[in-house]
Amino acid sequence: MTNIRDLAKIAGVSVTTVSRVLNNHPYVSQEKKDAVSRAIKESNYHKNINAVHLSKGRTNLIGVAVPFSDHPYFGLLLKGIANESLKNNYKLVLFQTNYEETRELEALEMLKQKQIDSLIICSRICDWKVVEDYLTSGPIVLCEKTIGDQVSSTYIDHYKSFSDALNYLFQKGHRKIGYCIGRRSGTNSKDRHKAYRHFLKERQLCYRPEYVFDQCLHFEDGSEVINKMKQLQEPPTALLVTSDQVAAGIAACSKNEGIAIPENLALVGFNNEPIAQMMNITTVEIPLVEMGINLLRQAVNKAITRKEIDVTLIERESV
Amino acid sequence: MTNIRDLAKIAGVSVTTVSRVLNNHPYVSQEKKDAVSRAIKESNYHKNINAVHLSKGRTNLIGVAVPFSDHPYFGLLLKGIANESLKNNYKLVLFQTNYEETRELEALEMLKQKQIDSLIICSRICDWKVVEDYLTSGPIVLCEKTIGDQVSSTYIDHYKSFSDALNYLFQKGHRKIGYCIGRRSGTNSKDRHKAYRHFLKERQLCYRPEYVFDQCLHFEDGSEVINKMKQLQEPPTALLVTSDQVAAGIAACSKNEGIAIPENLALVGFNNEPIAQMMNITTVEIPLVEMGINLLRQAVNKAITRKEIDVTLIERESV
DNA sequence: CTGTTAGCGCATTCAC
DNA sequence: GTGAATGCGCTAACAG
Repeated sequence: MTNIRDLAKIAGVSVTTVSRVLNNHPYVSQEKKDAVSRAIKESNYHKNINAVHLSKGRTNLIGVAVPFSDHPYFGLLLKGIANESLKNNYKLVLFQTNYEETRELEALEMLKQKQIDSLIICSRICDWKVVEDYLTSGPIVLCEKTIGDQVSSTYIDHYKSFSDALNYLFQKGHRKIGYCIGRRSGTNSKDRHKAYRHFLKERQLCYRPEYVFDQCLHFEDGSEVINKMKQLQEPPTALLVTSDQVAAGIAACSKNEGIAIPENLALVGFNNEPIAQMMNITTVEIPLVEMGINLLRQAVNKAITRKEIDVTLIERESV
Repeated sequence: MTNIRDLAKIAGVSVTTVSRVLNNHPYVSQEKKDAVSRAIKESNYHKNINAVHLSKGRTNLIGVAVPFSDHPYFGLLLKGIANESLKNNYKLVLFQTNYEETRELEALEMLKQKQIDSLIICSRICDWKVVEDYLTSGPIVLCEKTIGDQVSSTYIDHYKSFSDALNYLFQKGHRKIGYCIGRRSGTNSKDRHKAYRHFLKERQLCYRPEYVFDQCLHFEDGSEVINKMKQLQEPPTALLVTSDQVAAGIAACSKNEGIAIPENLALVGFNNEPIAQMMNITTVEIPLVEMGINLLRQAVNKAITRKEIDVTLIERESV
């Protein structure tokens, strides 16, 4: 491995000059520049980027923690993050957490050890107290409504959007409304549940735990929802489904079971994933790619900011 | 930032001893060990991993290049890779290429610059000639049948599995068989096409270009296939679909169009993605998670190996 | 068992 | 415009 010192020798200049040429600094005479360039070609030289990192104290690497990499929600988020990272000359380190706290901690540790410059947590698992310990290690960016000014965040007002969707179904005449969600913990899920309880109270409807279905993440989870619904004396007439993926699964399964949509069961999905358009599912659009872009920008900037993203109800034919 | 030298001072030992304690080397007296441990706690010390990387000449980072991160095929592959990387104490750098050559080159450059120890290319874009230039930079692992002994690979015999599936449909009485694929370029796609042409020839069936549908990657691409088929005078009676995702899309769309499956259209999917089970789609199972595990292992080991993975036809109700 | 020392490869002040 | 010198934080011979 030839290094910068060898280059200097070959080109007959100093190490500093080589470094200047390498980094496109001004104030280097054309001839020396050429000499260095020639030396680089001759010797098939390549920077050892780790030395750069050590010297600079940063890596141009940003960590992204997602529970799953095979879900459209995170896929779309990643897409935005990945595209924007390209523009900013950052690379991504992927942490697939599977919702295991250990893995999220590993990501935080890498931040502390300076292997990544900042960390984007797309769906936080560990306690806020834990995250706090890492605040000084580098920027942490979250995808949830945060309090205080210690971390940047890009988020949806899930309380409001859930309330709006519930009221929309109410106006359409539904009184037995349930919802499907990925996991019950998590800031966003809790906000949604609060909205749900509050909606029921306001509308003087009673809360039925069996109307809440969790573990709804993928297409195939839809069949489980249908199974559970079949066992209910009074099944809901409408469902809010926090991922179109699952809504599509429910729709597909309903057909087999002779449940007509929307006549027997109304569905409002979330995210406006591609599948929703194809299957004509009414959905609350969340601009995930845009969110991803903003998350990456926040991870790069030192300023701590919070940005709320608006959602839009897209009416199709499942309600 | 306190460093290893500060620790040495605080603990009253040498830098080396600190390093030994840090890395769990033997032959350090308990008392010194304790002294160092105490110093570490006191000073809230954390390794700067970049210094380690520079010193060791490697990063324990493995690059993974995938075209999309939101497709079950790559999602499952990633899952295997990610889980096995954990066991081997490697982290992953994700390169989402979107099938753009530039992005794959970036990954190769990182290999050359030693920011990643090795690179797994899940679906190669750039020419083999290009890859060859990077062979000396570090292990490169591919997901395709490779020739020679310059890179490791884990692959499916796509020629054979495609032939088998075609003959299966033939035996079921089908004579007008088409297929759907993601992209036409790529070693695997070409092998499949060869198998297709060879099958037709062997069975004395004529080749109809309009029976080959490309750009079939996601669920929603299924509707486009149906659209195109509707415009055909003699549409195929059976389709080989290289992703269950797309097969499911075709099945869903068929229902709306009054096309009965398998009566009017038989479908054989690939991968045995979760959606295939739910929608009862006959499919050629590819053990993607297992493949991912093997890919990671190959990326870690210095030995160059090639491993062929067997597939299994799972008969369900779409044929 | 322990410490001294020489790198690892590059960026960056500072002086010329 | 240019270069010498120093430091980034850690590892790993080597000597004792």
